[in-house]
Amino acid sequence: MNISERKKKILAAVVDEYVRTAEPVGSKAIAERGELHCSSATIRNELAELVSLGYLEQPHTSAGRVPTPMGYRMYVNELMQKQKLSLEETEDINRRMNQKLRELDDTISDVSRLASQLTDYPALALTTRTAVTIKRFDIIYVDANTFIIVVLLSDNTVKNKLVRLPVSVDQKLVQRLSSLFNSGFTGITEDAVTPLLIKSTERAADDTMGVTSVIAAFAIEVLTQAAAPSAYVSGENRLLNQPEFRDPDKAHKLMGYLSGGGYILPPGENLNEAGEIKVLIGPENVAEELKDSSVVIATYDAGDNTRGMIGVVGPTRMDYSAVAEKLSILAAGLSRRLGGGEAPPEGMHNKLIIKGDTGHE
Amino acid sequence: MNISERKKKILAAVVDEYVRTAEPVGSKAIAERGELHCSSATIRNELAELVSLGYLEQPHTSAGRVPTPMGYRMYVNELMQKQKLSLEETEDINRRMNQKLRELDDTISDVSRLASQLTDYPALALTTRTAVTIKRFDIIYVDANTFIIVVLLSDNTVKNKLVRLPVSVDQKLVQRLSSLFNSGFTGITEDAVTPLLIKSTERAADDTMGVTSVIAAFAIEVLTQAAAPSAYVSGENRLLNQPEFRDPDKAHKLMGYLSGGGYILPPGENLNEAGEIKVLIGPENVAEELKDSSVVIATYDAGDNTRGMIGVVGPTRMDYSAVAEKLSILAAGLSRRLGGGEAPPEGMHNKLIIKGDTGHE
DNA sequence: ATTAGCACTCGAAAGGAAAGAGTGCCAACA
DNA sequence: TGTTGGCACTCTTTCCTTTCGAGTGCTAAT
Repeated sequence: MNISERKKKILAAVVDEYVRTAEPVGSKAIAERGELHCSSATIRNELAELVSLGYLEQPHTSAGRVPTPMGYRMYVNELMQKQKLSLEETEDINRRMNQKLRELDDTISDVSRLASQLTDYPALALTTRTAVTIKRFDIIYVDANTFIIVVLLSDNTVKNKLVRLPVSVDQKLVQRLSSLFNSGFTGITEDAVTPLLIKSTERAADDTMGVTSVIAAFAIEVLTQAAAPSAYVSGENRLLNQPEFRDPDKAHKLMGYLSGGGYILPPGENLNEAGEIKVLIGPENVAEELKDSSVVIATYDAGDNTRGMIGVVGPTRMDYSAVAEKLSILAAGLSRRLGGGEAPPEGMHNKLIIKGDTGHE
Repeated sequence: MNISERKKKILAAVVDEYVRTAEPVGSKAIAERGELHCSSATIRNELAELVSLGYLEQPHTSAGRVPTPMGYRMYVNELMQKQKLSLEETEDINRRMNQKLRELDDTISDVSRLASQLTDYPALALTTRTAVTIKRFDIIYVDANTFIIVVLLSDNTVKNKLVRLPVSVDQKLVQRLSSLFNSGFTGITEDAVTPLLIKSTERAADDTMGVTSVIAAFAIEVLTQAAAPSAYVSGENRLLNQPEFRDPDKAHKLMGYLSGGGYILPPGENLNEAGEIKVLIGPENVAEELKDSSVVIATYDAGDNTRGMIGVVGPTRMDYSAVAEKLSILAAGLSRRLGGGEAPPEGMHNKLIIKGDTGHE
């Protein structure tokens, strides 16, 4: 579907203006911007056509125009001018990110918080870990009743647990178990941890006190937990900044959905390539609760063939280009930190490739 | 200040009714409850006196009465009938708590989430760790570029970090460092980790690659982080359920304060004894943002002479007794899990001792 | 000391008029 | 054929007025 250059300019102006003011925008307001060199009457005609084409709509007969999801889609795909953050801003973001570099889980939730701060929208971060295995298994003997299990996972995170037993355990037994687990339980996924495997380990270790099953239970817990995607939501309260969520019921519904860790991506849909940005506008979302909100998602590379996503949620009237740019920087930073070998030079970040629905239903 | 039995009953009735309906309560409504055997006119007289005593107030001349903070204080201190949860409810709470028993940090945030669910108010949890030391130091050699630092702290939490170096390191060196740190860095607090100590460890280990300082940095980070109080906030969005926060600006302000980890307790004020409940009503709070909200706080014993608190925030019109009871169960459960040796029998929980301001300014 | 009765007050809800923003359309114009 | 000014029309928003009712305070009777 091709529309004239001028219509595109007008559509872009409507979106820009509406994003800024949250009020339906009228023909006069557009004419006064001075970009189009024509009168408000001309623009009125064009607006009427944009409405009948489905890009805009009128809340009521004598109001200004508001973009439809299809209008936003067009804007995101073609019209939006990629907002370039200034060098200082980019560096500021990177600096703030650098201050947080602990363990994976922490990093992710910190970055989600950062994303929310930067964009002033609620942000969420998901890790989708696939097929995690244990790379290494250690048991540290502390005293007769206490030992620490330390597990290194294939995604290079480390999990541990302090175990205190009501009975005394021989240091030798712990050492035997440590090496048995290290050979028997590494490189396998959760479903390979069978009762049979546990039994045979127990027998091999000559364990009569049931220590083996405690350790095996931890292995299972770790593998299960690591394989499950985890979600972090930050800054739900920023939703209340948006005029479209001044209705507490509406805000509450969406916030509840978000902090419940609701699904964002359409079920079957895969994450993008790292570095790409996905935009889901209003009804393009599957979740009922998101039907009149938009979601911008950046994918990062978490190494080990794993990807995660970081995104923000806001009204359809969202500053897509600013948000996309900021998320892109954050995702690039995460990829750099978590991802595989090659570390792109600081300050660089991935190209802004925007992907999403086509907008035609 | 003594007031008649009947006034107390009437005050209690006003609070109960107002908590339930969030509407100013009139004389007729109280008369119809049937507890006081007198007419609405009599109650009107009493109400007028309660107003002039400062326990109640009128939003405007011809409205019903609403409790003042002083009224709530009287209610909490003397009138409120300790709500006894049914056995099933208590057991349900304990069961749900039992499902979460991982590491300290997780437990706390899970319990905070649980508190929010149970009470339908935003909940927060604070740990105040004091003088944490390292109890044991282990370094696990993984390969020439990689090792894992595992640290057991005096509060029985375990912290770990995976270190990847750009240079190869000798396994012998790692072993030397492991035992040096285990003897030199245990039992000391953060400020005892001096550059001198690090230097001498480095020399003793014959470390020319700077590995020592990496490990020392982790030790410092762990000690700092463990000594810093951490706060978790859950369910901010539940605030929007309360009619007094239907104004999005009000809600936003408070939610922002909460998720910013704002202080709750008056600066100098100590936590209660474990098992006690503290109630801060409206202006009794120090933070400006909390001046017309109430906070209920339960203290738990985190073992090792450390206490933490778990609390909820809501409008002054809060169901104090139900909230206090639920928090009490949660705090007791936490004490049982985290606290020192003796484990009180399941299902039991600490007495409900309520403490707080006296309400006289 | 308690109660019934009644006039009074004040806010919330409902109705209605006026204002204003923006449109749609027509006729004139380049 | 595309553009423009003009103007009547529509529909919301805002403000004002009115009405309604809950609840009070006071007084007089018990």
